[in-house]
Amino acid sequence: MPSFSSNESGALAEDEVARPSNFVRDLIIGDIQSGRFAGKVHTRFPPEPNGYLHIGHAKSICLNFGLALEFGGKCNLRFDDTNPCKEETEYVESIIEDVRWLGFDWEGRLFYASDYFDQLYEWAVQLTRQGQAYVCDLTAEQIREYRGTPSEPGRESPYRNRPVEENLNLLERMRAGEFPDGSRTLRSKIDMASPNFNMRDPVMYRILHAEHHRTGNKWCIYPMYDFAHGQSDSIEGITHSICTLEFEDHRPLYDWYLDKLGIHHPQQIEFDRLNLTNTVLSKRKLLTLVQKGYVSGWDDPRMPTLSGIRRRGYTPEAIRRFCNSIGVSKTNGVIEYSLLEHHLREDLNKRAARVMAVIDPLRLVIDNYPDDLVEEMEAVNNPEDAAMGTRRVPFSKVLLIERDDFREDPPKQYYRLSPGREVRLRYAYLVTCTHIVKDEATGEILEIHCTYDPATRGGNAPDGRKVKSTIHWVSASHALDFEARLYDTLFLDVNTGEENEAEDFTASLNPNSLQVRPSAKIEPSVQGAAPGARYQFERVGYFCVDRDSTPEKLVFNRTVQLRDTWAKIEKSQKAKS
RNA sequence: UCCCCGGUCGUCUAAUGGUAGGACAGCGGCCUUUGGAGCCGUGAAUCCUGGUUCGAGUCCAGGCUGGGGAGCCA
Repeated sequence: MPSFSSNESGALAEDEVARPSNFVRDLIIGDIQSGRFAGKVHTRFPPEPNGYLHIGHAKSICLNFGLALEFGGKCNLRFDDTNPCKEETEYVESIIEDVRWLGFDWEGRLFYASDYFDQLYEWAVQLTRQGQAYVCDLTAEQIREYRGTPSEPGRESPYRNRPVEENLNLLERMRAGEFPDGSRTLRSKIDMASPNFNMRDPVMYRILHAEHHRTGNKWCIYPMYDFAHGQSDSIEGITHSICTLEFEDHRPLYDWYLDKLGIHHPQQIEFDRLNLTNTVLSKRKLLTLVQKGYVSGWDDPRMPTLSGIRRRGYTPEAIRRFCNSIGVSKTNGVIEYSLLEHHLREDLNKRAARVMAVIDPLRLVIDNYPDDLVEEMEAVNNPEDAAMGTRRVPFSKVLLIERDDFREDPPKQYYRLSPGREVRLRYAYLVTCTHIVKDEATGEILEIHCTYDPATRGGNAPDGRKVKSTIHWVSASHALDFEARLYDTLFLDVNTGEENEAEDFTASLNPNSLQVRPSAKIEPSVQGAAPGARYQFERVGYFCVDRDSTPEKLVFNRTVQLRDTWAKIEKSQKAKS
């Protein structure tokens, strides 16, 4: 049975490399043409290993690796691990796996800011020697007070004019571990009156007697991100340091360090981070969802993490195409989730094998069909791709159909089964509903009875009569049981907005983001499907085998629904009445 | 309050002083053994006010408005 599993990332298609115009790309093209950086392009993706990657990171990954690919350059993977208190190896591993799964290759250029701790320290000494850095004994709170406010300049630290030798001595002793956490910092001597807070003598090094995930206990002072990032890019020979908007105000500081140090100076370019409707893309909020148990983990299929949407059944191709389609700018916007789903369906439609599965089964008995007869009906695996072939699906007297495919009292424009109406059973026969059996007490429909027309095998009537609808089915005695996990958006609010920090963002969590259907039925051809295998359940949606699935108990995740025209009609009918 | 960056269809984005275009979403239709897919069509935008110019979404000025910024986080 053809299907495709979760491990299909690989070479990018031709058309993925040719990108639409965006301002970052334009700037790079300008640099290539002017011969800046000798016409080279070298980017990097620099995550902090303090959480799992999400779809927002995918945008940055696709941008950085994509630009390198397009212009014959390189892209590094570098972990900005300057804060030992928040970073863990678990995150490093997941990030590596996710970038690879997305389909990108850093060709062995895997680096860590912590690789540069010695160099960074030397540079700190150099700036100190140059009189451009000093050891400050102010407490964190005092530093904040001295920093001033947006409208008033800050005040200079009383330690600002310590002699160079004293600074050098103190810095060395900070490194040697003579002082407790928080007792001193190394600061840049820039301008306490700058309207840009980043230039008001920013901290370069802090004392942190903490074990680092890579350097262990070698250091008890750690560079601030601001003192590490620009230089790390410089060391790696990065030409274009692409980062998000919130670092725009930091650029003058990075420039200052690079200039005072007299080292290679990359061009920083800031772009807008991705926002998506009906979800959250902030590490803090995602962490909260995991830690407070709102989801089952970082890879819960409802999470916007790469591990989550991978488990959900999203493909790397769809994510890449999505990222390339959303554009890159400096506008703070929100992308509608439907755009992501569009690219997903477009990809899955071409590749996913079709199969028939019934999520909410309703018995259908064909009264005039022989009791013991079983026929094998031929079904196409993918109408979009003849090469995927056909399969045989068992058909018998007692079938299971989707409960939603029958209405005792059909509304206008409802073409599916109802009393007296004839419909087609996909790849099988035309059947006409004769009567139904209900539970006397509850009124629940227990069984549909039909007659079939033996002359319509395969689905066509020799007399040329047409039916308005085709429905899917499984043979009750041949179908496999499975658990269907139906997902909806994690949040009800379209815009989960980061604005109301005081407000509890979990208030708009969708209580129905996961619905489990434990007694769904599927045709036997999927027997033995491996976790990650993707299918289209005809007329229902795209599904993939979850990693919880076992030979005894199949579990499928609904990746995304098929577009549902009837649901739309029904909705507008309800809105009118 | 001070600094920085933005503002083009519902949403995202293109137009680099010269016909405001595309995608998604919406709506209408065609086709269909998936109410899927596909195809065709359609409505829909330059924040405001001035200025420069033969010509302004684009340049200038002022305003309005959104985002970011006072971590020993990144």
